[in-house]
Amino acid sequence: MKHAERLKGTLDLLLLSVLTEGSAHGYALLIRLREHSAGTFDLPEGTVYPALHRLERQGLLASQWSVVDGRRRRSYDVTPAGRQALQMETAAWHDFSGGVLSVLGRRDR
Amino acid sequence: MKHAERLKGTLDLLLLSVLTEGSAHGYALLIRLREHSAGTFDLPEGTVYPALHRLERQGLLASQWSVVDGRRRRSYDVTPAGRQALQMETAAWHDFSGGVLSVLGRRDR
DNA sequence: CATTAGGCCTAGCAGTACTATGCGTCCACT
DNA sequence: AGTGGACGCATAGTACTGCTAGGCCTAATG
Repeated sequence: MKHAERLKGTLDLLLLSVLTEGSAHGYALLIRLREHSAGTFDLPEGTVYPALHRLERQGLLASQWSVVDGRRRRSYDVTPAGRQALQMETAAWHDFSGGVLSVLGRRDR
Repeated sequence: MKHAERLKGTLDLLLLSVLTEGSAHGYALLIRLREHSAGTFDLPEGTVYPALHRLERQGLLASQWSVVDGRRRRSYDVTPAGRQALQMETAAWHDFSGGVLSVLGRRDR
């Protein structure tokens, strides 16, 4: 992943955001992210699953097992706390991003 | 620092960018960053100095000691390699940032 | 039968920002 | 004279987090 280090602290936001489009399992999220970002975020599974577990442990997600076509699946949903966290994280991102731009912007002027 | 984890992978870009405005020492950079970002980036010294050492080790910065008002100072300059890295990092940031926005943007529509 | 895609998981590694602390100078105020 | 604060550099240790590499299983496709 090219944005390896940059992703830290933003992955949770991305996952929460993508998951509000509708409950899904880990592998599907990974695909959604890749498509919605036009390939910018092509995350390996070893990144996504631990992140989901972390978010569930924090109470931002809830999961439940199911079996589809003979395969075990774990579906995730965003909890109310998760939605709240998403709002705060989104605001924080805009703040951060704006900060970066205002620093970078000085060079172009 | 509120953006602790988010900063990872972006700090180098910020430092390089701020340093192209003119050579400066570590403490001054820390102040420049705080002012240029309107307080968004209020970095502790323990963050800035190791980062500068890292950048110098990578050949993106060059430093030289001086003494001003009886105080030792280490002034940094961006090397040609540093300027090149800055360009690439800036492009990568825009790519990354664009990716985040296109993922987040889906919720608003 | 072998491969690919779907689907889950974990241990260990690596990178990096922060905390805490230390050292030293200079200046302003009491 | 003494105290505090700003200036200025530095490092050890910690914590967090994403990635690599590997493993396990089923179903569909060549």
